[in-house]
Amino acid sequence: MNKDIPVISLQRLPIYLNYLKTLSSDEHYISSGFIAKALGMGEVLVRKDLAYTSAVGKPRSGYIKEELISAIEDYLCCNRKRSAVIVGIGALGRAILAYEGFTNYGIEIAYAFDSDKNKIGLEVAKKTIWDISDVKRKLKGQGVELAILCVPSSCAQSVADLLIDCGIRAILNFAPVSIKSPDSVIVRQIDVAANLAILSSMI
Amino acid sequence: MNKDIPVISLQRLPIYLNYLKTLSSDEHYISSGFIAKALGMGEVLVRKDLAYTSAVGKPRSGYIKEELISAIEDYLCCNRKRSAVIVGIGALGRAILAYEGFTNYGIEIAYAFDSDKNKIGLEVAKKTIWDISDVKRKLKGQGVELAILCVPSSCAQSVADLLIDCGIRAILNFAPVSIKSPDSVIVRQIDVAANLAILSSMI
DNA sequence: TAGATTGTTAATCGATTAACAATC
DNA sequence: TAGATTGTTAATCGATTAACAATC
Repeated sequence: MNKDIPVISLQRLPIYLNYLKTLSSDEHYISSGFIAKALGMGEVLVRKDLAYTSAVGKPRSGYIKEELISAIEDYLCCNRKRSAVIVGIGALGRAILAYEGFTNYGIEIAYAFDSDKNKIGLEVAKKTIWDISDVKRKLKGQGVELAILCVPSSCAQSVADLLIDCGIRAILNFAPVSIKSPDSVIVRQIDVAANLAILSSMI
Repeated sequence: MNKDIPVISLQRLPIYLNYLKTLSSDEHYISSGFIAKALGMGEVLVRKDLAYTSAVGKPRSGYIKEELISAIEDYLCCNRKRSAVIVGIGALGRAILAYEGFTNYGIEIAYAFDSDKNKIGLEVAKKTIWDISDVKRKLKGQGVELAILCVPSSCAQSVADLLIDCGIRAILNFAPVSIKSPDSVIVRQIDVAANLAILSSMI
């Protein structure tokens, strides 16, 4: 949808948003320089990033904070309700199911799936765990396009293929394995262990 | 430590490593072109990245797979044992404590901390949960430099400050808030909800 | 030898930063 | 008005890709 913005700028928008939301409610205006300083960035970079959202600032005073928040939220479609599924309800899947931060972005986890017969039917964070073999039936016509993959590496690709076949168009993959997908499907990977190892290498 | 390598190349090393480990053990040689194709990258990029690890390939045949794996592991110090602490044993902290993927990189979670009196003393994944107010005493002289932060946003900064005061030099922060730190301390953030929102924006 | 692949140098591409006019 | 800040254009910087000699 947002094809005009570089992914790297897109990735910074939630950072701005999080920061802006932490500001005291009696701060009416905020300048790019102020944001930049708080986040350790260049101020032109901040202005350029914000310009993608079509936020408009006022010379001399800056941006109206609430307007800026709304501009970023609109750009990220936070007000358009979207549904995600999560597959693999191990410890990580459970944690993500219970996490409430998705609602800030208008995303709701609609279904949880697993293949373990002992888990199917259980409720976690008020969501029933369904059998992954029912995924096609469950998702049919629901317009669910997002998936979170918390399955072991060994089955990540096959589950991803299944999800893509069910109409999923974007996958957040926590398994430390590269997922192959058609060009029409986007995959992002979060490899927690690799992130820590990278940090350690940078010390 | 690895100051010569661009962070973006460093971030790709675990991707290569994960991929190489999935290959059948009777594949003795592997070429950059083959890796590139499998991961959807350019082959010169792969060679450049691998060159940072001082891996050496052979014209005509490619890299010896096991040598390449070792070169990347050495570069990432996977054989040097390092310890991390985790603070905040909610659902996410629990999942990370139970996660075994850190051992691939030679990292062990040595201590778990929380501030909730009801959790202190409990065992999760064979690790005792300690009181965060004991962190300084516990870490003294232990040489622990890595921390994983799974606390609520509201206290992420103060806990980070405390950890830095205890000698922590790198923090993996899961709270959706930017952490301020001195230049000598590196912070990486993983914002799960933001990642999903970004994906959704890219569809 | 011929051909495939590496490693390196040069060219390109894209992102960040610097400079500055516009404006409130 | 003077000064602070935006938004834009040009310059710089860094990463990726292309070209190609070296080599096994």
